[in-house]
Amino acid sequence: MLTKAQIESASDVAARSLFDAIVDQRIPPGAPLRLKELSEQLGMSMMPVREAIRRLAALDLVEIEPRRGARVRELSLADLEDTYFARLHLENIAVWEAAQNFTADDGAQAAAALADREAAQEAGDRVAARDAHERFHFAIYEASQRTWLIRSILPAWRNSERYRIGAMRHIETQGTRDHEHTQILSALMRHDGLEAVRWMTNHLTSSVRLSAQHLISETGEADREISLPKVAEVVARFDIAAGIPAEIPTV
Amino acid sequence: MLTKAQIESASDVAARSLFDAIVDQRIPPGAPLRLKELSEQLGMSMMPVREAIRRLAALDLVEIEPRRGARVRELSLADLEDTYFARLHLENIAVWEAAQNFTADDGAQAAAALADREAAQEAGDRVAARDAHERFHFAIYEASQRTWLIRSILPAWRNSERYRIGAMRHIETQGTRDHEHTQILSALMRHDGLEAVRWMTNHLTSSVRLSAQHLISETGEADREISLPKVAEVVARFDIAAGIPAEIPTV
DNA sequence: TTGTGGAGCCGTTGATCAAATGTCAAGATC
DNA sequence: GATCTTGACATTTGATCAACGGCTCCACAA
Repeated sequence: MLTKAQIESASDVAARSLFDAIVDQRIPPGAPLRLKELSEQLGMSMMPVREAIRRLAALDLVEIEPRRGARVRELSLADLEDTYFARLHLENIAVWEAAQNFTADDGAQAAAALADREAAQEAGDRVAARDAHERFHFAIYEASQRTWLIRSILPAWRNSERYRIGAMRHIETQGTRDHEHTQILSALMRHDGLEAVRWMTNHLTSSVRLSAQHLISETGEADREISLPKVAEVVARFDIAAGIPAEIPTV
Repeated sequence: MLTKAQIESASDVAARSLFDAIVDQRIPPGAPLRLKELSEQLGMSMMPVREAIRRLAALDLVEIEPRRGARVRELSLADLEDTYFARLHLENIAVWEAAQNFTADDGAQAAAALADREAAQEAGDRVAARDAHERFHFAIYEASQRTWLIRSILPAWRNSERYRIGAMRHIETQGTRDHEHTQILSALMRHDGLEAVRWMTNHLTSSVRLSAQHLISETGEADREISLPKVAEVVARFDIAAGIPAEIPTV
């Protein structure tokens, strides 16, 4: 069986290239995105590049000033904190919902993505590893079958990649990450929503800590405690929600 | 003090016109969006229209098939349910967070939007009323100061407008809606997060019920119970979260 | 039922228009 | 005389336009 031949439009190529370049900081925060310059580098006209920039702006990775062009959004501890606040809430809801109706097929897809990720990691292919990582997480979220919730997750996810990639490049904590991934997946396969939420929260919390450390070391921004919901608090929410009997009358 | 002269680009005009037309069903669900046709109607070339369509596609109001053009997404009970599931979770989190640091200025802005809405309603200006309604809700959400969370809300919000506008056009339940709005606002001014969440949940729950009724009556889709979190369940989550002492150790 | 031709439409291009900024010299101010 | 302000001009860059090329779909014929 052949998969449908995916023809990639010029603007698809541009969007992907720009996203990679921004995440890898080949285009650093604050840098202007000149249409002419980029279109020459990518070997296409200005319009597909323009469209790609608008797409990234829809994800809020770049800022557009009318008639003045676009520039890459700056990174900051406040933005990092804000991003992970959203991710903690949104992705835990998705995980919680996913636990209810997690199928063997969902599990297989997630496991395959995890395997791809490790293979790419071995091969030193960072882009492929990042791609597989995203596939793993979203395979889980899609099991929730809450389409609009999943759509809401993507912008914050993509933004967090900007912080995560740099932080993960050097530091060797891959073992811990892999373990967290496996624990989330196995909890879901057991339909144990609470345990899945617990591990997801740990996963995100440790991610944000590493990212913050890295950011502080790079920019010299003042070190401070990041204010995020505590693991126990997050877990407690879902715990109590599960205990509410259905027959409680709505107000 | 003069506010900066806001020049509206051609694609801004196109995006707004198209959004209004889709919400009002002047362009019905499933209808194709032909670049040439629209550009002639709007008196501009195809390119700004094309960009406007891509913007609406980013909000998932229209679907783009490569080389085949765009069409307005169909409405369905499942999509409505899904949309409000996301809204219930996301907007309640925002309201809860807003309650903590709600300022008098936040209150003033929200109250002004409410007043605008009633004035527009009197004048029979549906577009202005819709606009003011959106300003009211987002004035509240912005008080949470959780930027990425707020951004995540917008797509689902805009999608729900497609269902809500039709449902609200004929039915006269404006009194109830106004009361709910006022209650949400006054709870926030008292920093009573739990009460604000309770009223917000009621507000959304009654919205989705009306929208579902209207949709069923229009499309003849089979009537069925919509599955959404119960008010008590939603409220309980925040109730318990508030009770978790900060010193509980993170896992 | 299957292959072919033509019409319609989107994606892309290169050119044009217009806004915004930088430059620089003349004049005002101290 | 040195410094700052002002205004015209040139340059850069984004926004828009009109036309081309290629893909998709439908009708029609074998």
